[in-house]
Amino acid sequence: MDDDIYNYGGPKLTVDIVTFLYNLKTLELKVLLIKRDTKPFLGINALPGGFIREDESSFETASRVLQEKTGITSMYIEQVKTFDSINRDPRGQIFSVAYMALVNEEELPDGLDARITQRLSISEIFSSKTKLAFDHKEIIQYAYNRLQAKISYSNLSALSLPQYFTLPDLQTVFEIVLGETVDKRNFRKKITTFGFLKETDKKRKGESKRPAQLYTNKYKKIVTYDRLI
Amino acid sequence: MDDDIYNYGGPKLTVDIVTFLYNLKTLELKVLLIKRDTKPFLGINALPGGFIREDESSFETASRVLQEKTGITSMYIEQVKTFDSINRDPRGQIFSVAYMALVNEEELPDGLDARITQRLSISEIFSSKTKLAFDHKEIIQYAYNRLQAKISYSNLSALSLPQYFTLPDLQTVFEIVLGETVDKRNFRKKITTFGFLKETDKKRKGESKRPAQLYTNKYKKIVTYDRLI
DNA sequence: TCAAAAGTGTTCCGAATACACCCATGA
DNA sequence: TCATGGGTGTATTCGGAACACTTTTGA
Repeated sequence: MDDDIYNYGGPKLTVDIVTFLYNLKTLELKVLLIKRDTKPFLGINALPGGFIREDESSFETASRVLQEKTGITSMYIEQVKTFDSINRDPRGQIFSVAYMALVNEEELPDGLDARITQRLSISEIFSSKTKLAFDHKEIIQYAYNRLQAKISYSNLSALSLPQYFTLPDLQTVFEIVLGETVDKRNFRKKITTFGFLKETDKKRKGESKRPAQLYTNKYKKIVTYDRLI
Repeated sequence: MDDDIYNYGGPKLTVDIVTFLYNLKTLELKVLLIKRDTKPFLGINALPGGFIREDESSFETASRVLQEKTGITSMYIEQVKTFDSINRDPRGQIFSVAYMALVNEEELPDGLDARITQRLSISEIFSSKTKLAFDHKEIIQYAYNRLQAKISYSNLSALSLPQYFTLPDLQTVFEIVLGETVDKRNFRKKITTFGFLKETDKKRKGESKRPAQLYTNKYKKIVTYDRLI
């Protein structure tokens, strides 16, 4: 028997987005945070997020909030998990549907307000010195584990790059996310067997080295291989 | 900037539970459903579920609802995903945090009311003739995929069995969930390397065949190996 | 003594890993 | 012509898959 919908006193729902930013030049992996300007956790870094509005799905909230707060429109945004510990929010029973995105830092829109948007490296975030609002450190840890697992059997790495990209760049995305170097030949063998790469007849020019072949995605959304989830 | 918490007009939250029932004798895999006694979808089969109450986490709701509606207390209940399509519920913006459980049908409590609790086999459920309420068929499909993936790299099979169980029974749980037979020797090699099994000095007696060694779990909750998720 | 299921090792194959040299470009 | 990173193939190793016989019990 369902409880009466009109007497709903249940949880309120927010969305929080873990935006992983990689930098192909500095080889850093960071997470985008916003310094809170309201209580609770005033002045503390938190994941960008917001309440789900009427007639909005959580995915729409995630896309909207990411756009409004950071200007980012990411090709890859995916639901991670719903966090619902009773004491996660001092204001009461507020649950959070966590999403994650992977974004090339050099593609970030200009004019991000550095006073409010912070970028902390993964190691800073997991340092015991770093304090984050709510259970956001736990959310980031969970999303990071998922990201590392999923990049190896999906095309999400390619979704985060510009339309035309090189295999060395794609490999660097892997290395940044996994936190370790990978063998060039083995990487190319594996990534090409997945079949989401389309070779173009273009090459990257203008650097004093051999020009790299440009590739593009066959698919505009996430595709997974072998494993589920 | 967060929206004002006091003007919250966002979604209401329910929990729905996909209870997978396996039967070691008939080798069937079924899902427990309840015939709805209220609108919408009056008289149609649906997953057991209910609204999240005040001061309740979604996990607590899942455990409570499963107990209240079916009498089941499962060792293994896990969050799967939050379903939030805008039109999934005709009453409005009602999201569902989906959970799944795996239960030995022979361990079900007596006195389940057959007039309201239904048990449909996986093949019946995915038949195009079968109608389920809301988006519950989609939820079951998603959970089933997750279950099949996760049983292979976790101890969830053992959690669903009684305290003392045999390797042939454990293997049968695998075969029912995966929908295919597996090789006995390879199965034993793999499952013992995980290290969650503890051999006891007891044997199952009373059948006219060689008695099987009884094992028990080292861990009382889910443990995963290798892969994340 | 028979039926029925429990228990046990080895070979084979394919996928993942390790590894080193030549190539194309702009400076 | 040199420095820089791009591009390519093979041998090895390891884990997963295939496979058949002996053992123990109650009837």
